Amino acid sequence: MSLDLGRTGMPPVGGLPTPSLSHVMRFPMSFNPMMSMYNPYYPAAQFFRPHLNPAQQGAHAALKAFNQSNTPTYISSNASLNDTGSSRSDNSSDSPPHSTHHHHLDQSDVNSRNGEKQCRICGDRATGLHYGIISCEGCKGFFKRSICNRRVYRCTRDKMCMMSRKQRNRCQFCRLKKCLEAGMNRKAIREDGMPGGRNKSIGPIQMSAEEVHSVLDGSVYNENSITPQALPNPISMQLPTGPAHSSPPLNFAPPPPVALRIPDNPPVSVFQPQFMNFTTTPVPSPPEQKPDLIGEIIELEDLGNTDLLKAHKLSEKESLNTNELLFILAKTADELLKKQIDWAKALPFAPQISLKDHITLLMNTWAETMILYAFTDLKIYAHWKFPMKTSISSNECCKFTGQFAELRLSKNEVSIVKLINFLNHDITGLKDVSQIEMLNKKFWFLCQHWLCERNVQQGRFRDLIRAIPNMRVLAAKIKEINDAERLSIIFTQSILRIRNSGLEEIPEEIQNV
Amino acid sequence: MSLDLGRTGMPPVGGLPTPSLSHVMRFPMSFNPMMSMYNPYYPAAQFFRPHLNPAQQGAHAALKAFNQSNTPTYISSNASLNDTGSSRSDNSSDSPPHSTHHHHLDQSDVNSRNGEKQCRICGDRATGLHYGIISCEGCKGFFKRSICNRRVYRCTRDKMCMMSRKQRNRCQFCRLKKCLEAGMNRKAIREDGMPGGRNKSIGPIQMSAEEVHSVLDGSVYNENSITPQALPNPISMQLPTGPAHSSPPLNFAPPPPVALRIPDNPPVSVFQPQFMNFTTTPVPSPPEQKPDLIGEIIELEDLGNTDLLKAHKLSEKESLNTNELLFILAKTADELLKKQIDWAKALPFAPQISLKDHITLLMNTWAETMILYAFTDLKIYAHWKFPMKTSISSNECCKFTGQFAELRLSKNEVSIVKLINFLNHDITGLKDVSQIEMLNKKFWFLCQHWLCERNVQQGRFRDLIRAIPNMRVLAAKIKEINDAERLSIIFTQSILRIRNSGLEEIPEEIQNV
DNA sequence: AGAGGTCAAGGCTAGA
DNA sequence: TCTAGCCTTGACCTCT
Repeated sequence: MSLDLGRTGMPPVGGLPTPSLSHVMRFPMSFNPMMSMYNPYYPAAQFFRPHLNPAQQGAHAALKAFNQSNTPTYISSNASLNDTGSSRSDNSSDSPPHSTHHHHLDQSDVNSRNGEKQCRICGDRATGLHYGIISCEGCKGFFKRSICNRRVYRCTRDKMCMMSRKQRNRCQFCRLKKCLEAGMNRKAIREDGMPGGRNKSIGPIQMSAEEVHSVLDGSVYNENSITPQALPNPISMQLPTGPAHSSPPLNFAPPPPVALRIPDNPPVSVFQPQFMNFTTTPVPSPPEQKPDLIGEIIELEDLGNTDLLKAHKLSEKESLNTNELLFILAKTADELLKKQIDWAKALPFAPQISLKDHITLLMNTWAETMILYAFTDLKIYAHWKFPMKTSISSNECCKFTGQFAELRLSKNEVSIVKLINFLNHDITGLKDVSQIEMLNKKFWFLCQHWLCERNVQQGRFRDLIRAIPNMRVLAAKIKEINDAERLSIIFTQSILRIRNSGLEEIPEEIQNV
Repeated sequence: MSLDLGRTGMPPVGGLPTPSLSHVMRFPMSFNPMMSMYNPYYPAAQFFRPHLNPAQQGAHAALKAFNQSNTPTYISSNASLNDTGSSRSDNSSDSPPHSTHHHHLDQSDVNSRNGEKQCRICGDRATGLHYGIISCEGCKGFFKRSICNRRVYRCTRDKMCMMSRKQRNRCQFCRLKKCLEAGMNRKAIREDGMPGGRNKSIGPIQMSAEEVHSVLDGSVYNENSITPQALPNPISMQLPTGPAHSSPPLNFAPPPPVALRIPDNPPVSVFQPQFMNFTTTPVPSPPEQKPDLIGEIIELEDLGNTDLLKAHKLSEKESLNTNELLFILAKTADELLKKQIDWAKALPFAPQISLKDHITLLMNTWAETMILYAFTDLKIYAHWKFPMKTSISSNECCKFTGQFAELRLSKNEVSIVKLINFLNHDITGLKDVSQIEMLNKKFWFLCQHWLCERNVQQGRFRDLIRAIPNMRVLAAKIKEINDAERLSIIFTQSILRIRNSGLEEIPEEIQNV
């Protein structure tokens, strides 16, 4: 179906993939089957394995279990009549290990119901540790090929494809994604290509979403790569000549002579007509901006202390009573706001804006920022339900959890969205609208360019921008409701996020806030 | 071209004008072309490594010769321009190594005068061992297609047609015959269709004349198949020719709905139009399906963890208070839903459906699925009554408990009902109704056929289908009532089911929830 | 034990 | 339609 082929992994161009959920509303959110649709639940669940301890104890423990329960019988190739040598029993043919619910790494993960070891990526029979994690021969080879050949794949669906033995070959993008998320370590691939020996102290690695993304989109190969060689212009078409590039390190295949970017959809000028008439003004001019403004702004993100709740040592307590909780929420809100103000003040163009406009912008955009923070790390908590008592319809919320979960914003991208949202010249009350508008356009372009330079997937910027209107709608609603509720909404999200990064026990009351 | 085929009397006799459903299984492969052409590290020249795998020496002496005689020069890559595989020299383009078929292996077969490896069937450049013998890509693919699709060809001449690169396509019958005589091994075709890996101890096979014949006339497919004799298709229309064939081995394409056995006399061309006429019958499309789609879908049932309540350790408690119970119910509901969502996402045709429609289907059918789950295992609980307080009349409920109890759906049948119900094109809000309708028809047919193959009682499929409308009515009612009640209805059923499958003690309060 | 390598499986998709 | 060349894959292999 050509339709399918044309579809990219990103949200359908026509708008959000969110259908009207009005009829869902009748159900308690906890039963909303929609939720998990946006939620990679399982695929993402691997993110949240308890942290493998620094000393890779997790890996060793898993390995230990692997060895202990290993059955030496390897393949009973007694092909019967029409057996073709398929070595695995049928019953294990297509059942991913983590298919239903996320759970934590423990022995049961390692051993499937029939006593075999399961690949952490696809659930197939594992053959040991490969690149740091227990995996099968298929995923091992796939990872090796993908990294060595610097492949850049594309998901034609929602980047949440299921992985199982039968399905793993349906989406290379998601397979590689899951490899990376599961902790496969690129460093275990040897530059010299020498087999054998032992990879000392190379265990699994937990990559940030951003890092994962940089591998998936190939940008990791451009920067500080082991091989300093530059890739050919990724968009340039196939070089008719063969290996024109400099020699890669041994065993690293030279990048394919054809564009990394898949000719999936025509090289659309994505930003042209349909989208906010933005580039009707042809891109101004090659941005000869000496300083990396965007990079500078992104760095601002590190200004404050990010581990807000952690800072309050919430993690040290087994449970909190309501008062403690509210206190922490209030403190956290304060700090988030303070951080936001600091950020705005530190923006490189801040001196150009009048104080009044600066404040106006800040006052009118902080809610979006909070939402952004709250929802961004929701990767696995898209299933989280808004409390039913809020005046915000769960429909709207779904839209956001879904959209943001799907976007999987990297840290850099959060900064970009935040920045573009901040420069909102539509805000009433601005003294110098044209100035803000100018800044907006400028940074719109700069951000776009910045992403391009980093080899980010085509259309990514557009997707980021598209998230903003909805974010503003939700922010407007949030501004309308009373404080307690706002607290409840925003900080339940935050808490879940924090919880994800370490907390095991959250009092149940929070979940029902 | 088709004219040629007609003239030479070669239309696949047993074959149908089968619409290729390959797109169902198609997955986005990488788009990196020519890896081997440009990449010195990944040359297709793997054939030409001095290294020989000892494990295969015994089985494949021919391979040894193949390798030994190899000239290291591979692909004078001048072949790039507009030549597709013309690296073969022209002078060998139409000179079979042996003017007539029927001869046995010897070294001279392996090497042509110009030092290339020759296909044992047609003399074309061989690309290695395929299905046990040295052969070219063309004969490899031809053999694969012929066996997988259970082709039955006819020779319009004397069954002694010459095979050469140029002539090989003139007579499919003789080509397949030569493949078999040369020793191509059907067992090297994998049942599960998984690529990669190695076939252990599957080498060439020397078939007797009778065996060769049984493949050529399709009769092999009738014997020694895993499933017993198949019944004629009960619902699909009266096949003009009699008995359908027996079921194929696992994962092989279901045989075409028309008889394989061809009367030897009639002129071949006659068949084509007849097929066309035939397909005007309700049966939507001939099930020329490489993989066993239905089997695959049924396997999806194992995706998640079924022991839901057990997982929550309900069994460890002697009794539960109401809160605990509600908690468990909620958890269970979540997991059931998750399972259902996973199921829907994992459906083999999922990639074809737009996300929006996929969600729409899911939203509109989950209730039925829950009912299905809840009632299915009610075999022994047909006497169970709905709580009287529900707004659903116990009358209606009885109808269902009764109907389902009577049906005594097997696990496989539950999958089928679920699938057919899922593909409900009557749902309003579908973007591409016709697509869903097409899928519905297709799977309606496939399911029907699948049951037939498995010797299921005549009319069984009809009975399954008949249960769906009532199920939908009940689902609609369930959607109307309030949450608590829905919980009560659905999960009391589920609990009873779980209980049935292991739990001994369920607090009585549950039964009266 | 776990790197890398092998090479026939199957898949994809032009072109006829 | 079918063909066949190119590509990816993965069970088994060797090497350290």
